[in-house]
Amino acid sequence: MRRRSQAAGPRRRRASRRPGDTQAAVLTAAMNEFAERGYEGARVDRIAAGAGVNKAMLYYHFGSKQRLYLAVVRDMVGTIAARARQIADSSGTAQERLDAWVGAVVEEAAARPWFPPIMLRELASGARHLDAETFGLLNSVFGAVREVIVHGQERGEFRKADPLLTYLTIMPPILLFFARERVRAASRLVRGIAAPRSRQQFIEHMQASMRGMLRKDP
Amino acid sequence: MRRRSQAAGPRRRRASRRPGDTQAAVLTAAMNEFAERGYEGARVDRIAAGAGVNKAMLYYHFGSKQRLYLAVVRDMVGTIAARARQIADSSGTAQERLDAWVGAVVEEAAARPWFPPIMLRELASGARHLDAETFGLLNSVFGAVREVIVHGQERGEFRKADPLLTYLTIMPPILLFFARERVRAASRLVRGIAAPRSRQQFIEHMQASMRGMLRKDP
DNA sequence: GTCTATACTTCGATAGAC
DNA sequence: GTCTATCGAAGTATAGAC
Repeated sequence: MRRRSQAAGPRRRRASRRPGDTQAAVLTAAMNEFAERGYEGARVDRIAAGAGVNKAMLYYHFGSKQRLYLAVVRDMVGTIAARARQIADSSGTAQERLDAWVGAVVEEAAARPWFPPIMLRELASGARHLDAETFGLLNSVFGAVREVIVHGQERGEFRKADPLLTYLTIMPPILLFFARERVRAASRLVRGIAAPRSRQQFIEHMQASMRGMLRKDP
Repeated sequence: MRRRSQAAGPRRRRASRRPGDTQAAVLTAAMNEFAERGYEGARVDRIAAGAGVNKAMLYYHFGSKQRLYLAVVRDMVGTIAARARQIADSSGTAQERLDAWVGAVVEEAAARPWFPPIMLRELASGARHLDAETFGLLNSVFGAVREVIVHGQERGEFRKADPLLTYLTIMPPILLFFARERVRAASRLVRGIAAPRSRQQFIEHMQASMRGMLRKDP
């Protein structure tokens, strides 16, 4: 008979949290839950339990599951968008900035393991759970990368590849690479061929691949 | 008061279906629903309504939502795996076979619009809903592509790039490219930069990118 | 701000007549 | 094989005491 509606285990008596701590704890728990199960599969009960707070408290702070989800996604996308903007505006060759961009995304994805799964699901669902603002933020990421690619083409660094298709060739592998670690962990069946690759190995592979993809002179 | 538990609209009196028709109709409706909403977001009621069959009938034929989902995924992955095997065993240079492989996946993804979203979600969730058999089928796809890449490297056609990372650089863009059409349709906000790209344009981009990625002599 | 208890809804699944 | 009616579990959200 498992009918405990809140957190499992003996309730530890917390010294009362400082304001802001609660919201941060809920956000962290929500990121994990949404990454693990997706929006529809995520359970508010589990998020509350994971954050060590009461479910009513969660609603007091965030209003609804939907708004909590948006808070999570906006935090992720906002960070990525800011770094994209910063890199697009920096100096250096287009190639250097593209390399920096890949490094930055990999870094953020490694620091926030929930980012790749959530983004993949959101793209697979046609951005169903996003509002216009968050969607715009997402597009601004492409806008920044596009600037770098076009600039490189104008300066003769890159061949004339379609910027959107190029973006669609760079971003998805990064998302899938990090999502894949979970797939590997989910199965004991795969051996050898799916041995782990290091983050550094991956970055170097992506940078080398981009160089090849965009090099002029066939 | 919306409390019709089954199909919406006036029930058309069907001439009794021939055996097999019902299962096919349910499978098609299930593919759409799972692609649109994901496993957790999919509703058995909607699948039954979409197939024009009774929910009890659906359970009679498939037993559970889980088994219905597996039937859908196995059908997709089985097709892809068979074509991958066939291409790996065919004659031609490694480059030609890689090109053929990309063409085949694009073709299957275009013919089965539900394939990319479902695969993306499954990867994002760590293959949570798959059984061992289906998971093995999925891995055999990589196995076939890997053979082609390694063969190309041994014959000196390709540079010595990691086959797994190379696979992870080719497959994800294809999945995302087709999932992206739904994202674009979901928003009226994006103009210009996200104008549609044709399937043929995409195939050529991918093939050119692969050539660049795997070319020797920097 | 915090917590318990519960209202209200939806969903997967099945019983049982035909 | 087919259908109607419904069950029981699980889910989001809230009321109301403190």
